Amino acid sequence: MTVQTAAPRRRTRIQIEKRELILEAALEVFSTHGYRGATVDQIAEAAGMSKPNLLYYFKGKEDIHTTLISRLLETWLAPLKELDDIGDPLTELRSYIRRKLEMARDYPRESRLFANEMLQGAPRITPMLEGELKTLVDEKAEVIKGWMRAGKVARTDPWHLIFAIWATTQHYADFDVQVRAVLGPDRGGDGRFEDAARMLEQLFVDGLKPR
Amino acid sequence: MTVQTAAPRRRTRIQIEKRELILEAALEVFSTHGYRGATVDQIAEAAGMSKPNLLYYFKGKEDIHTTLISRLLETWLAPLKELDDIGDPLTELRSYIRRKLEMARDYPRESRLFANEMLQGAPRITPMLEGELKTLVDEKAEVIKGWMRAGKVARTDPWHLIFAIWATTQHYADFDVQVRAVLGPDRGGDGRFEDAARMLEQLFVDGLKPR
DNA sequence: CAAAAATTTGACCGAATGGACAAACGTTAG
DNA sequence: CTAACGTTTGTCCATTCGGTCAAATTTTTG
Repeated sequence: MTVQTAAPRRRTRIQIEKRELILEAALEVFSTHGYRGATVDQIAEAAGMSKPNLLYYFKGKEDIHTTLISRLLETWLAPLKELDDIGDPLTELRSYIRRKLEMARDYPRESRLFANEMLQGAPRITPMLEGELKTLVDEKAEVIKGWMRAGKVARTDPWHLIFAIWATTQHYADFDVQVRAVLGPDRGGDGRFEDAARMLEQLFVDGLKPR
Repeated sequence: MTVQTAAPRRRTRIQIEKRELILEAALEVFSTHGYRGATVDQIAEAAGMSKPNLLYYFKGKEDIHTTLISRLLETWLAPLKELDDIGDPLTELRSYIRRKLEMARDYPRESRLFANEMLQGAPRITPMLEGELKTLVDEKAEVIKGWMRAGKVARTDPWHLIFAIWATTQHYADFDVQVRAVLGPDRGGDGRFEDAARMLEQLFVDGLKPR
């Protein structure tokens, strides 16, 4: 006998599906127009429902955005978490770069949503940056430092090295228009990610070979 | 006798000053909130004047933004224009990186304004990207290719190399919050630019040494 | 100084936006 | 079948926003 107490309502099948649909639509809209630039009507239309219907599933615009952002961070931190102490350091770094570049290619909207938030001064996620993110980066910086002490990697600042990897890879999602415009119609096609991968792997691996 | 013909009104001293004041305020507001996120009232207040007064100097919000952006591109292209064929290639690249990093430090608002525009798909400046910018980058890519042919620089894709320099340097303006959060109160101070410069110069110079 | 030109602002307007609400419509368990 | 619950939408509202206008004030010029 399951007694339905007053407090925590259960989530319906439809609710789960529709919330997912809304978040997908919201990602599309928020990532291209930013938080203020996006309108609830736009999101509702992209999700194929009326605005009041959307507001039945989320408390409001902010609620949608918050939900999206907190999910995003999980996805975003995943590749760095995989950076492991086992295996050849330079190989490990190379595959990290490759993973990040693949994410920029396959999930550009997530990258842009994140970038938008950063540009605005991260009003909604500063705590997470100073907490989870900082902890993880500090931890991985320590791993890299170990590699340097062992003479496997050239000595340099591990934190700024991580920044450099983030910057160069996310650039292909965040500045996609610019990349395409500069490369032109010929070289700006799908091949650009392969070219970028080659260049970046060479740069980082050669640049970090111990000497 | 100067006959005042009907067409091109002259620009007053006050007009020049006030327009400058407005653009300065607009840069502040647009760069942190994006185009849609910024309001004319905000800009007017930041410029210390009433909204109608501001609209006396500019046709409207879009006009202010357009003026700002076209000025910006000039400033933005300047360092790359200086990348010259004379002198040692690696030294030349090193000082380009240093200049770009100094710009990220001294003009972060300009960088963010630009990034905002890119994230939104560059609706207002795509022509300039495909024109001026592409031409300049193609030209400099050719210079770098020359260095590679001469065996002065390791062979790699010059366009993506330029992207990598842009990405890593502008990162310190665009993702400033993140950088500070991760570095923490101790290492996130003014010294971060020096640390970044050291890391980046090492990375690019060692990564591009011919082998 | 006074007329003309330039500058400034309070008040106002229409459109867009985030959100509330009650009524209508579907679905499902007993 | 029907009552209860879940879902959907048309309509409405308060606020915000970009922009206008005429009147008031200040600056420039002859």
